[in-house]
Amino acid sequence: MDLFLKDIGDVSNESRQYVQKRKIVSLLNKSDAPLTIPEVCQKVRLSVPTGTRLINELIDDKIIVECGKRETENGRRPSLYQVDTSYAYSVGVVVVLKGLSLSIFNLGMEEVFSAENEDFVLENTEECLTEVTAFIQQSIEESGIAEKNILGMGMGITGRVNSKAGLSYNYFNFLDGSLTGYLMTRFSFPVYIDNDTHLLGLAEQVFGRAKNEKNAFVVNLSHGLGMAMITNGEIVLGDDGFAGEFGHMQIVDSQRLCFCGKRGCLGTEVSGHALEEIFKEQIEAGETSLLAAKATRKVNFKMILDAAQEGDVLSISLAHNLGFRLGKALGNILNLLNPHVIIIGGKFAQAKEILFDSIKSGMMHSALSLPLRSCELKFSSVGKEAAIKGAGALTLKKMNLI
Amino acid sequence: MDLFLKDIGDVSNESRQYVQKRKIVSLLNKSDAPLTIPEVCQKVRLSVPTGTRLINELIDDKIIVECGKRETENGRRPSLYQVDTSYAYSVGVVVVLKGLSLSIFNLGMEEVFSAENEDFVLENTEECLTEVTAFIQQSIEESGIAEKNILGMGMGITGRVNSKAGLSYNYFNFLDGSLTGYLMTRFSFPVYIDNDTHLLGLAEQVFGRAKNEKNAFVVNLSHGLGMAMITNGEIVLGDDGFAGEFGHMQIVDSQRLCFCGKRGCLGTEVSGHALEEIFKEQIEAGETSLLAAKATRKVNFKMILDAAQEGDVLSISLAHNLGFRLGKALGNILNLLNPHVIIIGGKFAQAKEILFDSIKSGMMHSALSLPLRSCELKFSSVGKEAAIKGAGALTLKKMNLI
DNA sequence: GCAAGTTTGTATTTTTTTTTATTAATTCAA
DNA sequence: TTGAATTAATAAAAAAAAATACAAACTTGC
Repeated sequence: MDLFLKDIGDVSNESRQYVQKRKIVSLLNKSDAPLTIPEVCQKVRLSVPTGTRLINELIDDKIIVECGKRETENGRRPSLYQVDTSYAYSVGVVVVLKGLSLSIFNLGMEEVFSAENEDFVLENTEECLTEVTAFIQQSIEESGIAEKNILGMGMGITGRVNSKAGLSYNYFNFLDGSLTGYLMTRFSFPVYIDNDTHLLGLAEQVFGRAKNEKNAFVVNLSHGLGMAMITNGEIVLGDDGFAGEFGHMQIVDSQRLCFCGKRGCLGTEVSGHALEEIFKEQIEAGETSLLAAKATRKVNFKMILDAAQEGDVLSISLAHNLGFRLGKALGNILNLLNPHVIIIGGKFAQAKEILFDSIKSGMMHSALSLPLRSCELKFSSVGKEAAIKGAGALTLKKMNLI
Repeated sequence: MDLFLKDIGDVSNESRQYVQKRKIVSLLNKSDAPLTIPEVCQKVRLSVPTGTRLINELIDDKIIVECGKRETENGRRPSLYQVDTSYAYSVGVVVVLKGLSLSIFNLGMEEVFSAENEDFVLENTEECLTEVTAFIQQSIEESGIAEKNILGMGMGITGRVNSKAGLSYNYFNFLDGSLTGYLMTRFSFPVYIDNDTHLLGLAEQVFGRAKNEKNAFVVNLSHGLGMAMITNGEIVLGDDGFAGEFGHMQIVDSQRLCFCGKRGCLGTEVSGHALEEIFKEQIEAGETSLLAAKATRKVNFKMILDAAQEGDVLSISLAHNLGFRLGKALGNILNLLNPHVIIIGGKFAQAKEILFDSIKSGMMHSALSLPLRSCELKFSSVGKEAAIKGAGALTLKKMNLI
C-alpha cells in the first residue's frame, strides 16, 4: 500500500525506483490486457534487465501477478503480467436527496461490496453528516476490507460542489474547512468529492462509450440537466469545478421561470422535471393521454417516457419536443468544442428509440456541417450505477491508475 | 539544432541524456527568469552533479548561456542560466484575403525579422500557393537566417482549417495531400497550420492576459466572431481542429441570414460585419449619425467604433447592443466551462471603454452567480500582431519550448 | 527431428547516475 | 576580523541502470 501514498510529481529526491514502479503499475492497471516485460520496458523507457528486476520486486510485494504466457507467431513466449486487482480498493459514495449508497471497488474497478441506506434523507445538518460518516464506517467494517487497504474515497453529492477545493455549497456547508478535509480527519485515506454530472462523465470515460475519447460530451439528463465535457482527453472541471451547467443555458424562448431565478433556461424545457411540468400543463389545458387516465399518483418523467415507448401520443410529442430542443442546444456547443462523440446519459439514456432522431434533427438545425459530420450521437450503456462507479473511479483517477 | 529534431515521447531506446537535455532546455525556455543549477535539478529530478554536467554540455553546444549570479540572503551565490535565444528560430506566416506577412522569432519569441507582401490577394489557385512559398523562401533568405537554424513554421490561414491533419478547406484545397505536407516538401523544417482564432488564443496564452491560465476564453471579435477556449491549460482544438465557431451559435432571435446558410447565428449580430450591416440599415431607416454624414466611402466597423468613442449616439447604441448580446452568449458558455478569465481580442479589443460594461451586463443576464463571480472580463493587450505572434509561437508550442 | 531463425529472459560487464564527502563562496554576528 | 551558518559546486565512492553477451524457449522449413 505504500506504493501509492507519495505523489509522483513531487520534487523531493524520491528514488527513481519508486517512480518507475508506480509507472509500471499505472501502465499495467490502465491496460485492458496483461502485458509482457518487453512491452512494459518499452513503454516506461527502461532496459529489460531493470524492468524485469522491478517487476519481480513488485511480484514479491504482491502488487502484480504473472498470468500465463502470450501466444506468439515465433520466438520464446513471453510471460504476461497484470496488477493484482485485490491489492487495494477504492470506495465510492453517492449522497442524494433521498438515498445514501456505498460501493467498494478493486483495482480492476469491479464492485466487491455495496451497501445502501434507503431511509436516508439528506439534510444540511451536523446530525446528517454524522449519519453519513457512520454509514461509511460501518459499511467498510461490514465489507471486511481493512482500512489500510483502501486507497481513497470518492463522493458524489447533490448540489453545487467545488471539486477542486473539496467544498460542498448546498449541503454540509456549516463546516469550518472543506468537506473533504473534514472527512479525511475521520478516515485514514484521502477523500475526493464531485457532482453527479462530472462523475457520470468519468464513469462513461472509464467504462462506457467515452473510453479513449479525446473530445466528447456526456449529457446528464435526469431530473435536471448537466453535461460533462471531455477536451484533450480530460474532463473539464473549470476554474472552481463548476463546469457543466448545461441546464442553465439561456437559449429557449419560453418564459418559464427556472429555480435559478432566471427565465429562458434550457433546463426549464429539457429535463425530467420540465417534462413533468409540461405534461401537467398540457393535461390541464385539455390534452388527452392514456397515461393521465390510468395514473393514480403524480406522473413522473419515467412514466412519461415509458408511455411514449408504448405509443401514448402526448408523451411522444413531448419527448420529441424535448429531444429536438436538446439537440439544438447540443449543436450550438458542438460548434464550439467539436467533439467526436456525444453520449446521452442519465435516466433518459434508456429512451434512445424515442429521443435519437429528434436530438439528431435538433443538432442539424444548429450545428455546422463539418463539426456535425465528425460527431456521433450515442446513448449511455453504463446504467443507473453510473454515479457510484464514477465516485469509485475518482480515487483511481487521482492516483493515475485508470 | 539536433536537440529538437527527435520526439521526446518516442518509445525507441533514445538515450535518457537526450530526453533530460530537452527537459532542461524546455524548463529554462519556459521560465520567465533565468534559473540556477539546483533549481533546474529539482525540477527535472536530477542530482546536482549530473545536472551540472548536462548544463555544461549544453553550454558547450551553445544552447544555454550563463548570465550572472542570483542575489541571495546568505550562502554562496548560484550562477544563473538561460537559453541562448538566438540558438534557433521559428517562422510565423499569416495568409489573409488581402495580405501575406511573415515574421521570424527567436527562442525568446522576440521578432528578429518581418516582411510583408501588401499586394497579395488570396486565391485558391496553384499560382497563389507558389507565390506564398516564394515569398516565404525569399523572406527567409533576406533575413540572413540559415534554414538549418529554423525550428519550424506556423501558418495562420483564412477559412476553415483542420489543424490536426494540416488541411485547409477553403484555400489551397486542390492539393493531393495536406497543405502542411506540401509545404514540408518545400522547406527543411516542419510546418503547422491553424486558423486565426486558435492563433489569437495561443498568442494570448504566450504573451497576453491568458498567461498561466488553466481555464480561459479568448474571443476573436473582428470582422467575424470566433473563440479560443483554454481548458486544463490547453487550447481546445476539438476532434478535427474545428473548435471555436462561436459566431455560429444559434441564440439570437433575429432572422438575419448568416453566410453559413442558417438564421439566428450570433455572428449576424455580434461581429464587425454585422455592425456594419446594422449601421447601414439604421441609417437607411432614417437614424442620424455624425459618422454617416461625414463619411465619404463605405463605413466600416472600425469607423463605427471610433465614432462611438467620440460620442456618436447611434454608434454608441449599436456598440452597446453588440456588447450586451456578446455578454449574454458568453454568460451561457461560462456556465458550461467555468473559465477564470474572458479576454476580448481581435480588432474590437481597443474598444474597451465602450464595450466593457455592456458585455458585463449581458453576462450577468445569463450567467449563474457562482461561475460569474470567479470570472474576470479583460481586454487583450497583444495588439494587431497577435495572429503572426501566435503563428510563430505554434512551432515553439509543438516543440514544448513555450 | 533437427537446424535456422526469432524472441524472451538472465548473467556479466560497462556506463551512468546518485550519494556522500569536501571545497568554495557568501552573510552575519560577536 | 574571524568564525559560525548557509548555500553552491566539485570530487570521490557507491549504487543503479544500461549494454552486451548468452542461454532458454519457441516456430518453421527442410
